Amino acid sequence: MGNRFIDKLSSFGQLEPDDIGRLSAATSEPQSYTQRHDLIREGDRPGHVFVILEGWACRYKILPSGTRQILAFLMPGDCCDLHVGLLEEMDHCIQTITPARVATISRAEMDAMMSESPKIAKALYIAQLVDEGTMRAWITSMGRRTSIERVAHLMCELYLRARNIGLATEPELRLPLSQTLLADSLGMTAVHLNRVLKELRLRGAMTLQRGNLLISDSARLVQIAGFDENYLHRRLRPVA
Amino acid sequence: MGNRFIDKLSSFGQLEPDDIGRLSAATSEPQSYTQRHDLIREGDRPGHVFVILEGWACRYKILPSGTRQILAFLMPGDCCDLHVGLLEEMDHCIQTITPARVATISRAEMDAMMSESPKIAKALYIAQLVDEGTMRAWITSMGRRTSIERVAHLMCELYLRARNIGLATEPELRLPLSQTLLADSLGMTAVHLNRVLKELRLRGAMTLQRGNLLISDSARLVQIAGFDENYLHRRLRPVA
DNA sequence: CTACATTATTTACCTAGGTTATTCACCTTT
DNA sequence: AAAGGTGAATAACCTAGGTAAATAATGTAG
Repeated sequence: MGNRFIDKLSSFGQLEPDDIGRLSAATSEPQSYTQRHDLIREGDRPGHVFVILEGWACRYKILPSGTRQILAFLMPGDCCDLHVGLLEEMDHCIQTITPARVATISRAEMDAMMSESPKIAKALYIAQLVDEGTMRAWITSMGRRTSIERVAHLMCELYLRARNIGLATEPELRLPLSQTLLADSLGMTAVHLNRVLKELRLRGAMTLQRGNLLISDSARLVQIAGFDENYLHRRLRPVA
Repeated sequence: MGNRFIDKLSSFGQLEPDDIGRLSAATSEPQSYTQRHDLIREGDRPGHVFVILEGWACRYKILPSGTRQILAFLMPGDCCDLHVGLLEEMDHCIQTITPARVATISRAEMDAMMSESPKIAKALYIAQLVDEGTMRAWITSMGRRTSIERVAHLMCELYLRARNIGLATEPELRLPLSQTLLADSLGMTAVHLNRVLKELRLRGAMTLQRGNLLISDSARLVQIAGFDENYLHRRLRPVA
């Protein structure tokens, strides 16, 4: 079984064999967690950087009223902020969605890797810029897209991200996200998400059922979403 | 006149005199821009890091339908992503809101400063983490707060950020943001923002008029917003 | 297989906030 | 001081999406 973290970083720029060894060593002892396990909570003092090797997780916040907002979905290969260790407290929580294998990298190890290998550093920084671009895309969706556009946009994003790390080859993808979870990420209610999913099904764009996303007409889905993949930054500068 | 960039970074951790010299030199030749000037546009190849020394700016995206979503407000002392230079294309635009003085720092200069001074590097990384925390707070607002909570939350944020860099000492702040601009940042219409501002005025929490924000009852405003300033990360770890 | 729990679906109803349009209050510029 | 421009305020009306509740489908533990 491969290492999705290395796959993902490689996709941002060719790594040296040495780099791959370093990354491989740093993630060689992942922990296994059950689903719905908080890896870290708001208010906790951040220690290590988490790297998701298998399974899905999310960042989220709970509001005073008790409602939840999902801030990001983390899929295999994703990691959290490189420099969290500089903060005194987390300002949000990170929780597994499915059973997951998660490696932790200490701040010292992280710093060492990044100063010893410019290529690893560069790939990690690009990954971070993509995460930021994704947050901006989410803000844009929440602020200015209708619910159907928003749902379509998220599905485009998740599908492409998954395909970029080799998780999906077919126009189909295992998406272990309940409608409640999706609704909490899209700033809408589960009831309304259900209505929107039905509409997308009726329009022949996509189907989401039993944890499977099937994109039946990608052009239509992209068109509904007004999706522009530029924020995922897959094309790189030819030379550093 | 001081250098807000240095002030802001200092607030994240004591800098050496040398560091201050370096930062001062790097921002010694700012350019002046008129209001509503695009510093960089979506699709452009990013070159330098922008540092706002005076005036206000914003990040934004334009959707296919022509509507705009503001993604962040930049006030004096703020800068854009440290590593943008790694990307081939910008995924959003940055525009001045008021006349502004803006310094640019080349990628090489940035790298040199950060490798020569760990304290500068640390402060910059914290600043970046705060920016990310802010984006997450915006996602949360858009997704799960009502319009009045959302407006109150933004006002709390802008006021605190301004106070943190010494822009506001009174419970009053110069806020050169039109209602249209604010509405575009809050994901609502200018008409509805106007209604909400009236409501906040009637409830005695705050008044926004002629570009002046007056917080008449901060406890009430914070309570309406459900505001928790933790994401601005002002308290730091005692020792590095 | 049965009981229980979770998730998905659908309906009926309601409200927060969008839309469109008009008037007012300012600044500038001439 | 008149004319034009921009931002603010308000009103009348409407719709996207929330709320509540009931039911159906799936999954899971014993």
